[in-house]
Amino acid sequence: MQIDEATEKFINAWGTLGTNWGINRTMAQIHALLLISPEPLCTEDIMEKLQISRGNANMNIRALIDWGIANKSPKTGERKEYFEAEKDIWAVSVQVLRERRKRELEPMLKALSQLQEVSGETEQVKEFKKVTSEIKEFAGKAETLLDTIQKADQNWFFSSIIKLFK
Amino acid sequence: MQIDEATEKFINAWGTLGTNWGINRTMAQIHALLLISPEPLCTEDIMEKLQISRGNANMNIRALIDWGIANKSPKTGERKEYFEAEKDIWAVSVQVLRERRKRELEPMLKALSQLQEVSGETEQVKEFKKVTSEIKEFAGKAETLLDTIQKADQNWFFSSIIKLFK
DNA sequence: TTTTATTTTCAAAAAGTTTTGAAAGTTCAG
DNA sequence: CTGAACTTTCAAAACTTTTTGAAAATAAAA
Repeated sequence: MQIDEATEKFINAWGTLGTNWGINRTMAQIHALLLISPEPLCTEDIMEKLQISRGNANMNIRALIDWGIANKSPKTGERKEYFEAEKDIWAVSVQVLRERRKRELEPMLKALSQLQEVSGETEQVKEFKKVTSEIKEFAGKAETLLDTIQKADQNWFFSSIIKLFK
Repeated sequence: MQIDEATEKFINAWGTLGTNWGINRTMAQIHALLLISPEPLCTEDIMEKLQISRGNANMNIRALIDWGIANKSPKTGERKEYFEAEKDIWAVSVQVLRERRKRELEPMLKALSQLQEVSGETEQVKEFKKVTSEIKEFAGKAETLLDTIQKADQNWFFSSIIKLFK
């Protein structure tokens, strides 16, 4: 297989995966392009290779930086901005988990806390309290897991898991 | 707080969380409604409580069953179908992970395998091979982790994690 | 068999999301 | 300063996904 064909397929696969992880298609495609590029790229490069508009490129590059999975990579003597991706997949995953925790788990826990003092003693109220408190407890454990993952490094984490598995 | 208000808030929070997990809004809302209901509900009940159309209700109830997080719960002597949700949040999470693995991780691994034999010795090709093989390796470890989770039960899993954490 | 209750389907409408591109904004060399 | 190079913004257009509701299909009762 030729590199151009492989590149295209990889960018598409990564784009599809991204949409399932709260990262939009273009954003994930830009990330894919940067991942496999040996050198940082500028906005023009990205626009050209992915055939997208300047606005779209700019917006999604900034979203990647915002998520902490790409950086500016200034070239001395060049005025244009160049970008590179975080290439360590473990680091990317941890960063995505961290963002999602912030955007999803935390608001959910906050909402649940506000629901603790429902008044009443009906079946309905009992079931409500039971379910919501179980979810809260579970979410707390999930937070602990995420903490562990964030503090761990890849090898330590997976080798521990594999030991558990035996 | 009154139960009706709390119910509404909970359904909305669960709906929002769902959209971030590949589960659409209505689907997650129906799940939320079933979660806190002491009794199984029928399509009419769901339509009425969530103010949605019959088609929408039917479609998403079936999607929940398809994902394995709700079931039919026949009432003897009743012709209508009643539904209940899986209420154990750990079981729900494992089931959602299992579905997502099937829908995301597996296609990605398949795509990556096809990209292994790129021809060429340029920097670009070297970088491509390096990145894709790292991703493949990582995805393999993630599969092992998912296997562990699927085979574990909640207490065993979290208590192991907490031990690791110390 | 016919009637009635219930579920399923699906084309069209509504809602939501992403993309474009031109104009406005910023920065910096001359 | 001024003007060129570059970046950002945002309203409108394109695209995607979800929802509706009426009609068709199915299943049970009479």
